[in-house]
Amino acid sequence: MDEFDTYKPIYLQLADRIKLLIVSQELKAGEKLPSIRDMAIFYNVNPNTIQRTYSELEREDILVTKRGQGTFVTEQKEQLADLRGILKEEQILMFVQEMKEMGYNPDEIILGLQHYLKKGRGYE
Amino acid sequence: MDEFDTYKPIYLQLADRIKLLIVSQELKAGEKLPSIRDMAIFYNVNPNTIQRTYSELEREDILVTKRGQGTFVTEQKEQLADLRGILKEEQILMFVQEMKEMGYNPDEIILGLQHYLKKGRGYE
Amino acid sequence: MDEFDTYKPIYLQLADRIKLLIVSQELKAGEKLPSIRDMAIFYNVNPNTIQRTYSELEREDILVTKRGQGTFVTEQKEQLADLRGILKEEQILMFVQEMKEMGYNPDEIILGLQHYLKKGRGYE
Amino acid sequence: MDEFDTYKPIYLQLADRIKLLIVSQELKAGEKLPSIRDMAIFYNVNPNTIQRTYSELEREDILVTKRGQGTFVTEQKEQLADLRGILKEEQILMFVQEMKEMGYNPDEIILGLQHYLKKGRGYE
DNA sequence: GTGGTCTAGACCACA
DNA sequence: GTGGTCTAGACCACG
Repeated sequence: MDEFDTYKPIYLQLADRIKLLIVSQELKAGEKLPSIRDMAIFYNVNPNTIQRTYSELEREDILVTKRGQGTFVTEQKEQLADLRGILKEEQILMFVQEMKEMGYNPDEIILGLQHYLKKGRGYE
Repeated sequence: MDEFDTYKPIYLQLADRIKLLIVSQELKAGEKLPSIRDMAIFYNVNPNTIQRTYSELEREDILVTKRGQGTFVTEQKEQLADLRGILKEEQILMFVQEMKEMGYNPDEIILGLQHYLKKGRGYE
Repeated sequence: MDEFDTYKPIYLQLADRIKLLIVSQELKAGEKLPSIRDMAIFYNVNPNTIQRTYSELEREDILVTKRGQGTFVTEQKEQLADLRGILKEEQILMFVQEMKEMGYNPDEIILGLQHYLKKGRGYE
Repeated sequence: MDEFDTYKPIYLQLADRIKLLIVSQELKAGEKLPSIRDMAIFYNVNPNTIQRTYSELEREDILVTKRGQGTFVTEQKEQLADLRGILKEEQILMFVQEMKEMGYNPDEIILGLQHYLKKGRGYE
């Protein structure tokens, strides 16, 4: 693992990846995450960067840390249940806003999207 | 003019606005843009920021600078004709990619979007 | 036993509990405490943590360790007699100091506290 | 400036000080704070530590940062108006909780506090 | 000049 | 072993 975009801080990109792992059930409620140091080695990144990622996710009530034991996915399943929905809402919100700024109206947006998806692109 | 979002550099937000002016034909091919200085005053922004905006748009072949005369919208109409379409494609591409990563399939994406737009949010 | 706050080290929370047991006479002067091992099992905690708790209370002359025999509440009753009063004084001192730094005067402090306690919060 | 307690991270102690400056009106709404580097020199601390302080306060909507311009006290006066009250509530909450754990009832708490304040201690 | 991010490496408290 | 904090120093984007 070595590749990150430049448009967004690494620690937030990692946070996004972890959110996706949780949403896709590859990380389940209560499960332990790799230690900061292991994570840092795996992603070839400084431990402080992982630390920031974990802190951010803890601030969002997605992870919890237990002193001296490690970092875990929260056990509060409502938090996680919402996560998928929240991420989706955020994406849609951003998308609609940009399209709106470009002067597209709702019907045009949906049509454009349908046209795109029907071509099968993006879902090979 | 004084309000900018914080999530995106001001110079790019200004670039977006200029693109929109072009797409909506308020700025036509070959037309002269205000000087950096005037722009800076109008948007209440540092001239360096406008400078960056113009550079960015030049890099995208949307503007051209003629030394001693000012900055103009390109005369190469093909560049402009496609602009709206290109911007739209980019947005859709990014959106679909993100949704796909979160495990949504095409139908779910369209449904989610319709649900969102029907509620009227984002288009008050 | 499994629940601890996260804002304060577990070993100090345990020390507080033991102090309370002494103040409330559930542990009397000279009485023997459970072994570190038993305590650790009872509280479902690492033995090192109990070790620290006992050390801390020894440092405060509340417990004494007799080699080979175990850990006991001190027999010096003056130490214990004052305990409740000392703890209270410490709390009040800290509280008043913080409120003072925030610019509250004595009357405001008492009023604020009364207002809070009358609402019944904190004493459900 | 060189002295910090050890019981609490420096960056949070600095955050507390800044909150007090705001509550006591020594820092007013919209006012610019010293740059991270200047602050770091003044408190004889690493710039990263100040950075954390500012980030934390921004997360609490007390400070805002303007790209390339600096860090400012928020102009949203409601946020600041609440601040004094919030800090007070927090202090009272902590205090009452500790006293409660020690077995004091509301009347005893108020009496103890009054006794303490009447002696004039803490308000020389 | 401003804040934001990142690395390298250290030390500490906690379990 | 774990996470949390801090320093030192670097580079970058932004205005």
